[in-house]
Amino acid sequence: MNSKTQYNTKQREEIFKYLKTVPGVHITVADVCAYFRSIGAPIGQTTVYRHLERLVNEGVLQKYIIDGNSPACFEFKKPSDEEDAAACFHCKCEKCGRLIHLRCDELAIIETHLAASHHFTLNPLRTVLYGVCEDCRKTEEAS
Amino acid sequence: MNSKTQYNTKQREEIFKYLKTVPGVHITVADVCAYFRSIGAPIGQTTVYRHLERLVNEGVLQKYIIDGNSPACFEFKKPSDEEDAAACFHCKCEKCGRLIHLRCDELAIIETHLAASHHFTLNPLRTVLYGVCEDCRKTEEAS
DNA sequence: TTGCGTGCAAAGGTTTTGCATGGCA
DNA sequence: TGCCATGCAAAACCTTTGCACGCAA
Repeated sequence: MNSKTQYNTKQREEIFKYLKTVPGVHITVADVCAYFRSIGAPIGQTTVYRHLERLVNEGVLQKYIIDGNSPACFEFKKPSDEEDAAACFHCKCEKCGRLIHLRCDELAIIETHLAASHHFTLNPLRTVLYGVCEDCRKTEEAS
Repeated sequence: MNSKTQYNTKQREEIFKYLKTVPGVHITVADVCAYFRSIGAPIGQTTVYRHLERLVNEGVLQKYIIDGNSPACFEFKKPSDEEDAAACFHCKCEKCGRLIHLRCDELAIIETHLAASHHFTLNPLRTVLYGVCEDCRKTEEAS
């Protein structure tokens, strides 16, 4: 799949190094650009887009599309996450916009069920569950 | 909630009437515009956007954001769908892009589980499950 | 007559593409 | 030297907003 040769450029290395410092955190292309600008070594946004896309294809990075208008979120996957990935889900609160990590084996059941009964191979890494978080639900009830 | 007065305009009625002819089908704003253009009675896209948004708020229409770059999908909800809505999920194939309806009570379990164990109120109407459909998986295996 | 509805045009925001330049191997 | 990488600028794309005009009640 990766038949194309690829050089080890400074930018590629720097981006990768930065991502490793923020595992499990959701960042956007703009965040990455802002970081490198802040340390006085700006990287063009086109380059950032291209590298993040490549890293997603390489399976090192996970991409989440939260909603149509806001920018896409990326998240660095630690190697140790590999086995837990199937049981890790993301929940997005429609009220406050918070993105919640959910580590739950029970949820893995639906993956099995989808495969067995519906012949659909779920990709939990790409899937975002929408709903309302605890805090917002309380606020809602209070009003 | 709907304190604002609203007129019964020709466009509003026509859009609503059209949507009722395609229940359970995923359509985009562009689709709606194209349809009315094709029958020689074009409706401005701004108007379509506004009406679809209103219908979503009224609970008549369901909006799905499939991925960041492609346009949002809308789907007309038949009144009879109301009770089934909680058990209706959408699956998006990452390979062929197909959007699949899934009517399954088993899946409703995760809704209960999320609420009970994680205090997260799932919105199944907004949630899209990503993965690979049967046909594409077969093709993958064959190669 | 009042004020919402309409739709053209333009803006807004994210992502992609064109292209000349730069840097790795 | 050859070829990929870079990054500025501009395009492409979906969606929202401004505004003047139209139309329902």
